[in-house]
Amino acid sequence: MATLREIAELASVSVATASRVLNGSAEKHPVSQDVRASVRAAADTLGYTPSATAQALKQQRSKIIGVIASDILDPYFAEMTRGIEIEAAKFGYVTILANANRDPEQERTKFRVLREHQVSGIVFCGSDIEGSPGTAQLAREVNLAVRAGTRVVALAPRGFDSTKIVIDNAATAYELTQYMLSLGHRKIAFIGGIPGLSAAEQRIVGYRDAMFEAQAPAQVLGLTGMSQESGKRAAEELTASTQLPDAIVCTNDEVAVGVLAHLWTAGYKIPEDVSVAGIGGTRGGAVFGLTTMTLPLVELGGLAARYIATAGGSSDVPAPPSFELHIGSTSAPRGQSD
Amino acid sequence: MATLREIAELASVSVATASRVLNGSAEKHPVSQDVRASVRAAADTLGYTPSATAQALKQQRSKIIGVIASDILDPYFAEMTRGIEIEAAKFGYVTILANANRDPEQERTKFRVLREHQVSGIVFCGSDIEGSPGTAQLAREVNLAVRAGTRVVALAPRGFDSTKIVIDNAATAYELTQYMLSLGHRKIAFIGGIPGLSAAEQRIVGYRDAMFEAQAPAQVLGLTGMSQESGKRAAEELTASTQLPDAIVCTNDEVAVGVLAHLWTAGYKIPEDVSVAGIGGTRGGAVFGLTTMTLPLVELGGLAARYIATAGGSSDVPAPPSFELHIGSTSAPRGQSD
DNA sequence: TTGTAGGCGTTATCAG
DNA sequence: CTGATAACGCCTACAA
Repeated sequence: MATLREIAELASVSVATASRVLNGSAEKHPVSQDVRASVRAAADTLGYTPSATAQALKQQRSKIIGVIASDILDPYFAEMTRGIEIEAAKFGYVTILANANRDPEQERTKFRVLREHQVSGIVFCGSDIEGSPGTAQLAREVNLAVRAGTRVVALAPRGFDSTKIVIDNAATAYELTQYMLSLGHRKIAFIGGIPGLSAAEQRIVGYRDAMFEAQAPAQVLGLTGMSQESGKRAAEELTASTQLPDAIVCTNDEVAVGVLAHLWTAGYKIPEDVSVAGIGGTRGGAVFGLTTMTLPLVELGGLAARYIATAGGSSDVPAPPSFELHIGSTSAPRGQSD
Repeated sequence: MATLREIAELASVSVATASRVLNGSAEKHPVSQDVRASVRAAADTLGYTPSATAQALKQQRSKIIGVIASDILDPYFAEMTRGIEIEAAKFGYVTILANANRDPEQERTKFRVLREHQVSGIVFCGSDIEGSPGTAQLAREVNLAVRAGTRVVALAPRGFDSTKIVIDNAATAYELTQYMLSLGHRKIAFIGGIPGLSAAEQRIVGYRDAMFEAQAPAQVLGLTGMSQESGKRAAEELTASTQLPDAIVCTNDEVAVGVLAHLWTAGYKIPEDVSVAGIGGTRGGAVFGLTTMTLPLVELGGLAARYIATAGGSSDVPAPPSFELHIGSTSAPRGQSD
């Protein structure tokens, strides 16, 4: 790896000058055209690659954004991650990805490792599990770090004092449920979630509120996860019971896809037999024509990245972009559903 | 951020000593118990976090593994990425994730950026697109880097001289096709791929070989991508034609899911009307009971990570783990299919 | 317009 | 057993 000094020697200039032309300060600091050219040439022949490590050490801040995701296999987080990465790249930043499996212990470990790498900021993609033992501990450490100047952004409800760019989860479920009600459905079940998982709990609240207002009976089941697999299991449970509901609102697209998988293979017709919807608007549901609340996941990630990358400048906390209902082919008015 | 010097002062020892107890050399280099204790205490009260940056600068190598993935939204790569991350963490390594969208230009850029960060190694998850303009250029740069000592591992066919841990793609398709033939199917279509994409091309070769040997007519279509969406489109095309084949072999699970999505919504019965299979064994297909060739994606990623992390030690190139047929509920003997 | 020099936090080499 | 001290590669006042 060619170093700055080597290319400085080859170009017969000082490292300072070499540094100036090879890095941003070229415009800020005057350097003659001749020198510029020769330095560039030297850098070229030696195949110079600046050491981000050295730069980071010097400037006390690496151009790295740390990302702590709950489950990179879930499109929900994959899309956020992607949004972060794309926007970060625009600012010359790179992202370190850490999976934490929704385990506070792992989150704590990853958080620490990320800090060791002097990242400019850390993004938490998923929400926390309230009441879980490690959660409080994590919150304490994060709060400490935040007070010490580390930029931390949460893209989902979190119990620590970081910057937050989060969607109104209750509202997503509320509006989605209202839509189902507007189709004439009364018996609407809610499927999916994990006890204590803030985002999931909030969606349940939104669902219950809408059902309560409509004086329709609420039924929540399948609080065994956010995955396709758990959606499938819940659907199996549902079809095993005597009556299918008019409609099913799922906590996310993954669960919805799992529900669809079971229903289709079991011979049900969607939306004739039952309407199904998810939340997220991820690529996962698109191919099935899933009715869903489309959340701006990529944008959300992008906002977090930009916020961190532009730490010095205008760093007002951006407002979360809004979501919207996407009506697919898995939902239909009650008339057609019976 | 507490520095080594600060904690050294607090503990009234030299930074050298502090460094020794706070880092691995504690065992290697003798340090008295008393001193150890006081240093640990000081580090604790000051909340010391080592600077991975400084360590990397000093040791000319950061504990970072760079990952260049084609599409993090594709479970195929997401699983590899996950495997890399998990194994890397075991060695105290962290992974920088870079998406390249199968674009050689982007791959080149990301490759460079990764090198700037002094990563210990770089993993290419996807295969290249032969004939694409940027591919040769990328190969040149990678070869240069490899010769300069950078550890590069490809987990899919690539036209540069890196370490390779790759599955026999032709064999996966060959065996899968043979399985379909063994079920009594004759008219078997192959769906999915991208012209020039090495891995996809090899799978087509395997498929053709099996069909040729069985003297069955080969039909390849839908070379428009590796996504669910493209699988769906191809299936639409297929059902628009007069006759459905006996079975469909897809280039990957994503395409297979897309095919299933269309078939189900169009009212077909699987596997009664047609058998469907994918390649990958990703979580995406699991919930649908998809018949597929299960590839050890997570393990593959793990091997790459381990190979890079243990650069100093026994670094024989690991052999790719083997794949195996997973028979799901989307395939059935011909008798039942007609 | 260019050069000199100090130091970012660590580790490693040498002395004590 | 412990402590100075010199780098690692780069940036940035401060001089020239």
